[in-house]
Amino acid sequence: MEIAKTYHPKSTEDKWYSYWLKHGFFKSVPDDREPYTIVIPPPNVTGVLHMGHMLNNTIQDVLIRRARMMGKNACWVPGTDHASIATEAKVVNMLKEKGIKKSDLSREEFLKYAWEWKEKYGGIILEQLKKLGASCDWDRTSFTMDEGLSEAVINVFIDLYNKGHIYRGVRMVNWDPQGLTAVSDEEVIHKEVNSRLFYVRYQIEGTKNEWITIATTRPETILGDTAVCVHPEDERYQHLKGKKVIVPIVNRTVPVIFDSYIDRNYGTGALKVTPAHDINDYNLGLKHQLEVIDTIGADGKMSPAAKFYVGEDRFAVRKKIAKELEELGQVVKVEDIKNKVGYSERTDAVIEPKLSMQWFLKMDKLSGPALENVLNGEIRLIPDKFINTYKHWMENVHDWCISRQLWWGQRIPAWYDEAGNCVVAKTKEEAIEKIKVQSPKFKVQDLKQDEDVLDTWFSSWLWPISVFDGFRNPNNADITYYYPTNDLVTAPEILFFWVARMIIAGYEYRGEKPFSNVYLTGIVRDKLGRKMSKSLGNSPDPLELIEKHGADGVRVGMLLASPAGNDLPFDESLCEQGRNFSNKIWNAFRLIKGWNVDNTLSQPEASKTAVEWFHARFNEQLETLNDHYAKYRMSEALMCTYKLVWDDFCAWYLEMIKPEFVDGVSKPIDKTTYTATVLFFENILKVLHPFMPFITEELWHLLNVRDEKTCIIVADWPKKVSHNTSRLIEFQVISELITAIRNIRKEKNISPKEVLQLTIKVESENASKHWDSLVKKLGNIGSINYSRQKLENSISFVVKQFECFIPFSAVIDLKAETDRLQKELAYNQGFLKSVHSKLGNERFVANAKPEILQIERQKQVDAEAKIKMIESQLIQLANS
RNA sequence: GGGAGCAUAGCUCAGCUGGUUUAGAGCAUCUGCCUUACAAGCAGAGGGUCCUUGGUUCGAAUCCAUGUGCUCCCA
Repeated sequence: MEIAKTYHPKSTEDKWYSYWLKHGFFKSVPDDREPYTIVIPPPNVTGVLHMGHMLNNTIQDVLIRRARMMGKNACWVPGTDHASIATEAKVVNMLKEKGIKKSDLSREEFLKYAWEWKEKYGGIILEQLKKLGASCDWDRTSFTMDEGLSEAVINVFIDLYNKGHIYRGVRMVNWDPQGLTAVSDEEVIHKEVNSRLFYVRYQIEGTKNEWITIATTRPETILGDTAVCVHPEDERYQHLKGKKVIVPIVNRTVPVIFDSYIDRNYGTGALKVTPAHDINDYNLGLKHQLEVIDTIGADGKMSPAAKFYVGEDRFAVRKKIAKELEELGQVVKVEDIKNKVGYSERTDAVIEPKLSMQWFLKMDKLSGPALENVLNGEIRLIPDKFINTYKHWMENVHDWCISRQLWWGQRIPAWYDEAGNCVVAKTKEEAIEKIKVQSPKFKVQDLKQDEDVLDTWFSSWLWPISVFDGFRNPNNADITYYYPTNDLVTAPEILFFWVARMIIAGYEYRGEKPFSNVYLTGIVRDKLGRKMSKSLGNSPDPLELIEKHGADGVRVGMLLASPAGNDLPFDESLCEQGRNFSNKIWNAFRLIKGWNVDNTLSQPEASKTAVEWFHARFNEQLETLNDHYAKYRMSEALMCTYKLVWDDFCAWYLEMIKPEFVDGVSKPIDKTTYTATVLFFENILKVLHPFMPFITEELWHLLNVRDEKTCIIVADWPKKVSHNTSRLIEFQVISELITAIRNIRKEKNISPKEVLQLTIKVESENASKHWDSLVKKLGNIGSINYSRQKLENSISFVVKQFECFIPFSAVIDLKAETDRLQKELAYNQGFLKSVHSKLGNERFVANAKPEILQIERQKQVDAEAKIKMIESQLIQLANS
């Protein structure tokens, strides 16, 4: 069979993915094995795969595949969330293109369109994950608006309401005038922008020409001013105690209030107070019992309460009012400044602080166990540097605004009568029963349900429980088996509004954590350090990357530079490196597969040594690799595997055992070595599998004929077996020796094909010859002599404590050789000096631990010996 | 304004409770090779004021303080 010279991922990826699906390898049902569970952070149903998903899901797949190979019952639950704001926006746009206005539709009609949209496009991102190789149990795919999950949301709302954790209240919320909804603090992005700071003077009431100057970036809010505030200790304004001022344009008389909240150095130290349109002003208003005038409507236009410019947009009005104030002579000066303005994460509209009636969840009591169990290590954050941030947030937690002025989502189960009485109940019927008790005179047929839906996070915080139907059916087999889940892989950005809340829900509803470890990935950035985003257009299309470099190559590329919690400066060359690695593995396979096995051949000495060494090396590295996994050091686990495969297996081991070529034909290989090598290669494939599932499955089957269920995806993870560790230490010397020989060939321009003779100076002539055959093979050495004498007329070099000689066979460059030795001498002398200075220090000798002292003494002896050797070589060179 | 984190080779990062060398890896760079698995490769090489300045210590990339620069979170 002809094997292609390079690896072509395309021909294998789809084949194996459908094979795995067909044989149900991703499926999990409870049994008596230990479970290993991950719930996917549900991507937005509107989403398409971006680099962040790629990183995140690659890590989850690596973890789940390794757990599966470790013999655990691995279950990765996939799904999507309904993303109320984003989805509703998509549907509204789609309708707009069809010429339909949302306002012309009933709620039911709109939802019908929304569900149609979801059915059509909602699965795209999950299909894309399959291309990446994600081994999710697709039969368990969940959606936050599935019947069971929705019911859980409603039941939890009612339960928390009954427990007194949910209340309705007027609050200053972050209003998105474009999305026409309140958004949470976490969904507001503060950006630095260029603004103009207007200094506007207000006349003091009852004076002809006395003024106070305030500074504002939002002159349009002047219409809603109900006070001017100054610092109680500000010398400039002491005379204004008890006075009133006149707000320009509206000519309203408002009090001057005094509060130490004021920053005396900002602007003029006098602040206009607009309680309806600024959170700080609102709080001042509460404290000083100020009137609240809501001058900006839900759509961002001036409301009738503003009296002026009614119906005009807030930004247009800003310009007009600035002009009008100018004309009135009220503007003292205008400064260009930079300030931070909040934008909606979803619509990018400027957030308008707005008073409105919303539903809130009290967080103070509920969050207790969630804080405690992260601090005491019951739930681990990886890396743990995020504990500080988590702690800070949980200790200063705000109540959670859970209502959204949308239709797409779970409708709030609250019902109102005409008088505005409110009851919370699952159905209208239950609500009627309740309200009869509350206000007996009421006509029940007029009961209206709350128009708003719940925040999407109010669904996804229940995810680790609701995907296993743990609310409706709290003792079912799935939830008892899979919960608590093991690892959660997510981005630090949603540590609070998702992770923390899941922990809260976990303790509230299961009395137990939802997961044991939270692995926080970095943010994928471009070369310039900018976050990859659709709006910047700086994100490569993940599917194109897969097309170009193969899914395995992209997975390797993503993981190469992503230690936990660190940002990942993504560069396509990383995927190229991954692709090259695939090719390397492919070619190692080609080499092995190309050999003819001769059963009559006995195993050469060199191969025997090689097999023993690689066996030891593999087991040593396996232990390191397992340790990296245990510490969630994914990049390092990959790099460890990468070097084991490329350096140890391909560059060293295969070269050691490779049969000779004679007359253009490879000689056959002996059976013992071949069998050992195939086993090694299988183990190599196994440790590679979590990172590179496709190529490993392909080679697994090309290497041997297997029955249809014997796949690498379910193969056993290699177990560590005992090995000869002293061979590993010896090999360090041997590899250095071989490198030194190659170096000499290179420096002296000696062809690799020319056979050299090697002499090693030893104390005793019966030194171990264990490695001789290997050194001969890899160094192309004819014979190795062990001698107590130096070899005259030779090139000499030092490897560890051994002095080695190769007879002159060609003209050598005396000067270059002298320079090289001088350099080495200088290094060793410098080194010896540093050792001497330690040992010469009485206090070091007195204070250092004995083993440290021993090491330093050994260093001294070694360095002195080495210096002596080099010096004598230099003398010899000078004389020749 | 408050809090947190980071700073080590051109880039991305290791370097754990101070002492295993005068600090490592991958990529990139440079030199030489198309040597029958692989040029998506092989064999080598160069490259560091461990951000600054102090301090603790016999000994500091590592601990402490200060300054500088960057990032994130909260307001």
